[in-house]
Amino acid sequence: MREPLPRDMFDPACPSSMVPFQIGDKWAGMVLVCLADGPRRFSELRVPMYRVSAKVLTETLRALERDGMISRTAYDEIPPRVEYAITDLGRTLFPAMEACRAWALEYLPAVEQARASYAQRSA
Amino acid sequence: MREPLPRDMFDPACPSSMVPFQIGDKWAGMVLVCLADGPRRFSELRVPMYRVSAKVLTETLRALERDGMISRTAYDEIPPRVEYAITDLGRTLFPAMEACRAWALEYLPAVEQARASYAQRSA
DNA sequence: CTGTATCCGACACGATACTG
DNA sequence: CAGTATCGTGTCGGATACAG
Repeated sequence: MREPLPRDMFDPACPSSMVPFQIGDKWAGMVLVCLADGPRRFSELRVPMYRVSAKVLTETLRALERDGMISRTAYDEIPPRVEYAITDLGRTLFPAMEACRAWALEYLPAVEQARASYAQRSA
Repeated sequence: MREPLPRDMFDPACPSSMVPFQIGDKWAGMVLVCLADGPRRFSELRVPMYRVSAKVLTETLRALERDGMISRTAYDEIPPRVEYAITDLGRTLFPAMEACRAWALEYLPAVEQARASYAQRSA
């Protein structure tokens, strides 16, 4: 017997409804990976994430800081130095991220194949 | 000893770089959950996903179909009937989705707390 | 160096009307 | 019923210039 659908996929009582917004951020995962084995400076992060503008990287870092995923430490020096570090809470995301990574590794070829087949059928 | 950062987080050779786009879709996960225990019609899906317009739901379904996550079956009847079903490939996403769900369940309270603390500090 | 301010274009999305 | 077409709006994000 098939269950009826839930009435409301956006029910605030269901924490999963927040998943797309909470851990679905486009660049947050990359930042966390970059911080995995030690604090990094803003300019250090800009290198591997060169496709993201300074503005968006800043916004991403602020959001991660606000949510307790990373910490921001500004040193009173000239020139200024700021270091971002992942928090314990931030590290708790790694298992879920690893699950996503493992999925991509295993099934991306199948997805490519499905896309090719779909393009074929559409043509 | 700390590893140097990767040079390019967007390296196409790394399947993980596709994760934000492949499984980071805002509504795809909800659709798959809705299809978990049987095929559903378009209008059935609209109910729990009432915040998503027909246009966007259609786009989401098309993308999922293109990627081989769901199948679309149109019956030649009047009035028309179309059924969407999850594929075996689509089901392979569930473990990763479950990992995200479990994370949200466990750590969302900590995030809320971090947000409150951040708001406090900013005030 | 680590950002912020401003402008602007592209695109995502909803609302509405319409079709087979 | 299951969409598509069109339009208007809002947000995302890059580029550039500038500040502390």
